[in-house]
Amino acid sequence: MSERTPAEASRDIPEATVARLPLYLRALTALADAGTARCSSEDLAAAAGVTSSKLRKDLSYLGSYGTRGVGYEVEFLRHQIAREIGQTQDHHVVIVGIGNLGQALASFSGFRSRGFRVVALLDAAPARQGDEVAGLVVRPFEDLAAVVAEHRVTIAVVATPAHAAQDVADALVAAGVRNILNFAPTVLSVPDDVDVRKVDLSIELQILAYHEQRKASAEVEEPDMERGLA
Amino acid sequence: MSERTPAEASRDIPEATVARLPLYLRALTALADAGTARCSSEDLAAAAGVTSSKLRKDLSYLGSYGTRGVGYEVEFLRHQIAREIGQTQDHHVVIVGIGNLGQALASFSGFRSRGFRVVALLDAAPARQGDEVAGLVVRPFEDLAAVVAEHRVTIAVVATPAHAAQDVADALVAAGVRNILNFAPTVLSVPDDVDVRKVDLSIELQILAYHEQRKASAEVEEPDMERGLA
DNA sequence: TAGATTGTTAATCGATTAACAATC
DNA sequence: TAGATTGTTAATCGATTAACAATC
Repeated sequence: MSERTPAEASRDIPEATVARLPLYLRALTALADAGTARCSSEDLAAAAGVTSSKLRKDLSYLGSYGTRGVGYEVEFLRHQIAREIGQTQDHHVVIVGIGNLGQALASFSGFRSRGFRVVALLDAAPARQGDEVAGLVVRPFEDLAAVVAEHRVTIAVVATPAHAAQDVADALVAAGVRNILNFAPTVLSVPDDVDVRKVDLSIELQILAYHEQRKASAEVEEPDMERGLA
Repeated sequence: MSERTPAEASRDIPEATVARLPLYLRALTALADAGTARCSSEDLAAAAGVTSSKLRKDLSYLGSYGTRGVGYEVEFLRHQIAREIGQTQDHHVVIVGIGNLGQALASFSGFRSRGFRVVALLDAAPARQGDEVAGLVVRPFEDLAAVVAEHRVTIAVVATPAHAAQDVADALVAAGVRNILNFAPTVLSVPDDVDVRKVDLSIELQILAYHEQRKASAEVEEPDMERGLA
């Protein structure tokens, strides 16, 4: 491992913390919008839905941006976190697979407001090409390399059927895209330097179903909490 | 804690394992479809995208369903996992908020094939009520309690704007729904016996953006991997 | 100063991993 | 039996939590 200059040191931040930083950013934005200038770790933790202990531990990886006995300046902390997670610059996104889900993602306003610009929609089906979705024309999948190069795409969203996803991923990697958000219910093989995050809707429901089953059977066994061990 | 009968013992399975069981189930289904009758932990792990060590550890929480020196019977193991996660029965789902995302979720075929039946679509906006989406008519949100009772709904999907999500969650809890999949970018407060899983599309992109930023700056610092420490 | 709240420490907990004895 | 592969153990790693010294 080579050393880093102190400026961009940003010592290794644990993955669990990285995953929560956007949550804090959102809570801070809400506080700022509400006109709050300063908050305690307790306030911010409540707004983000975590414990204050966890929040302070997370923030400690970024630096020392609060004031003991006082709290955090909302706008200042917001800016520090935004910088840390690269929110200060725009990211160009391509969506591949413009079915129901792809269309919904293309229309999703939450991306734009967080610095993500959807620059192209691609689909392999000629029937969909030429359609206009969310102000963009659906282009042939073959345009991928050109689109990536032209718009400096850094993130791709895969919303194709499972059987097409690996081929799409291979093409994305070949085109130089190293960050993929995968909605296709399949495992993608990619080189080590490519990050894949997976959103699997069925699996989320299956996890809930597992918990529901346990709750239901617990109720049958203990119809009355007062009963004790009889 | 009360004791459980051995039959439904299902000793506490770690959450991380629960989250992977659907992955194994999917991999086993694919193997069965391909006509494979038996597989090793190595085979199955590869198909599910995990290490064989992790797979065996996970399966050990369910019981001892393999044969040393031989491997696992695909169909038998598939059935055991399906039973464990409650896949053997249907779950009734209501979707609240029928915008772009809600429509896409309503049309998503992956739910149905895994035992999830979307029984109703609800939206507070009169303009959407009466629309037909994926073969269902969009009903007023006020119908919630009636729908839950009538169809024995156990899982709700919230796809409303953030500002409406907490009110929707409160109504769901009041109606007796104890499992919520939340797509609204907001923290939901619910009682302890209610499970909420969150899918946050912007946050997924933000996490990727963080990693992208680190990759990009690493390249600037080390333009040539061969250069060494100079 | 006294009261408040951060940043950090140390303990605990849960998840992952590698190795191998059990056993087909 | 010899070879293969599971199921389990023990070590390691990473994340969470509670407590409190530092300090505004």
